[in-house]
Parts: sequence; structure tokens; C-alpha cells
Amino acid sequence: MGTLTETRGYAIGQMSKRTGVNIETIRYYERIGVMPAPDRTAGGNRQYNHDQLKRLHFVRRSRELGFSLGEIRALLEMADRKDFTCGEVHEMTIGHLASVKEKIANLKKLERALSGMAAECSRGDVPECPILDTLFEPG
Amino acid sequence: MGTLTETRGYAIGQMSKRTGVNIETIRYYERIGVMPAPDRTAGGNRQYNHDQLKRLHFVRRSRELGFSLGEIRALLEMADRKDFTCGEVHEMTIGHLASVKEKIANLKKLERALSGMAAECSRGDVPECPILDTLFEPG
DNA sequence: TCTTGCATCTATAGTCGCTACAGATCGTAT
DNA sequence: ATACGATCTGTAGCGACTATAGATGCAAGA
Repeated sequence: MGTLTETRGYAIGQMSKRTGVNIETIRYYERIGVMPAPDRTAGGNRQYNHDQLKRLHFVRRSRELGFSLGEIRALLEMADRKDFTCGEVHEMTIGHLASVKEKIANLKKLERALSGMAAECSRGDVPECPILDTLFEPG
Repeated sequence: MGTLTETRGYAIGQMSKRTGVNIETIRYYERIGVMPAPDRTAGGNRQYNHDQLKRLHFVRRSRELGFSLGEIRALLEMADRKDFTCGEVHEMTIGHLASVKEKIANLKKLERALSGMAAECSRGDVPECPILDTLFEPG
């Protein structure tokens, strides 16, 4: 039965496979306090429970969305204490969205600059290149 | 006259002001071999020449365009040896451009996901939030 | 029961690109 | 001569992991 599996919990490798988070990274999350210290087997191996699995999913999904571990810690602390409001979470999300938009804008500038440089390049076999020339310019 | 200034070279602070690169960062570039070890005054202060100023400009502009220090080192080595061709530089630029485009695409995905989550949020004073719910989901 | 062999353990160092100290010395203007 | 800012070295910290070494744990087969 699944019940037995549940009471035994998940080994770190199981957690890794289920969430896609690297084993080393899971231990790292524990070290920095993003994940709690789990139970241990008699021999000292980590044994996670279902809540901890959900928590690790949360961390991974948030990281994928570009939240920093600091932001994730803040979100998790609110969720742990249950003292958050939906408005607070919304605010954090909007703030993060703004920084994502800014990053996109900056990268688009880069994209234009790189395309421009590449377009002016003859791609020839010659040892002179407008790209390098541009980069050596002071302005 | 400017000639005197030129023979004396630039102190690290001058380099920093002219290029916008932090003093600590200039020393860091020297440590990792991106910038050469400059001459020193009798007392041991760094004295840069005009070529080194140009080189630092190159590094800064390339960093602004998102090239890694590894890529910059490669470009500089080619330029130093003068054994590069325009086509090689073009190739590196195009490769970098591709990774910039990829980053933009990924960030746009994030942007959509974050906007979607924020839109479903009531922003209320209630301690329940569809954003957190979404993040806790396994999928 | 023993052995094989993968999984996991701890601790430490490395990555990238800086940035921030502390405490000493240099250089220059008055 | 002195004051003061600039620069010096060396080291440690950041964020978010990743990699390694060497020692164990654990489960399954003979």
C-alpha cells in the first residue's frame, strides 16, 4: 500500500526526482534555512514528508519564475505564519514583474546593439573587424 | 602639456573615472588576467598607459553587451595575437546574440505567467491567495 | 549472512563577477 | 611638517548553486 511509503517518507533522491531540484541544491536549501531539517533514518539519511515535498515544489516553481531565494523565504514565512494577506502577495508579485519587464527591456537593447554590430561585419577572412573596432571605442 | 600627463600615465582612479569601471573591479580584472599588470610608481601605485585605457574601455563595453569575462578574454586574446578573422568575431557575436534572444524569450514566458497569476488575485485583505496556491501546486 | 553496489552522508572548495572591508602606505597641497 | 585623500594588499562576502573526496547507509541477490 501507499500508506507504508507515506509513513516512511521520501529519501532525498526521491525528492529530487519528484521536484527536479538537484540533490546538492536540496541540502543547500536546508543549510540556508529555506527548507526545514527533515527527520532522519536510524542511519542518518534524510526522510522527508509530504508537506516538505510541497514546500520544495513551491521553491522550485518560484525559482523558475525568477523569484530570489530571499523573496521565496519571505513568501514562505508569510505562508508558515499564515499572517499574510492576498494583497501583500500580489504586491510582491507585481514588484517582481516590474523587474522582469526591466530585464527584458535591457536585453532588447543588447539585442539591437549586437544585431547592429553583426550587420556591419563583413564576416570575412580578414584580420580586421568592425565589431572589435566598435568595442575598442571610448564612447 | 598633455605629453607630460601621457608619460606619467593614469592612476587607477583616473582609469575608473574615464571608463566607469569601479577601482576594485579594475584590480580584480588584473588578478584574473583580463587586464595586464601595469607599471608602478616608485611608491608602488599602478600607472596605466593609453593602450590599457583602451583595453579597459573594451572590457566595459563588452560587459555592457552581456559578454562574459571568458568571452571577453577570448576576444582580447585574438586581438592581442592579431590572429583572428572578422568571421570568427562575427560568429562569437552571433552566438552571444542567440543566447540573449533565448534569455528574452524565457523572461517573456515569466512575464506572462506572473501577469496571469496577478490577474487572478483579488488583492484582498484575506489570508488566502491564488498566487501562493499556484506556487504550491506540484505541476 | 555476506557481499555488491548504488544512494546518501559531511565538509569543503570552486564557480562568476564583482563588492566591501581593514589596516597600511603613497602622494600632493598647504 | 602635516594633513588628507588616493591607493595599496589581503581577505572575506554576496547569490545560487555545483563539484569533489572519502566515509557511510541501505536494499537486494547469492
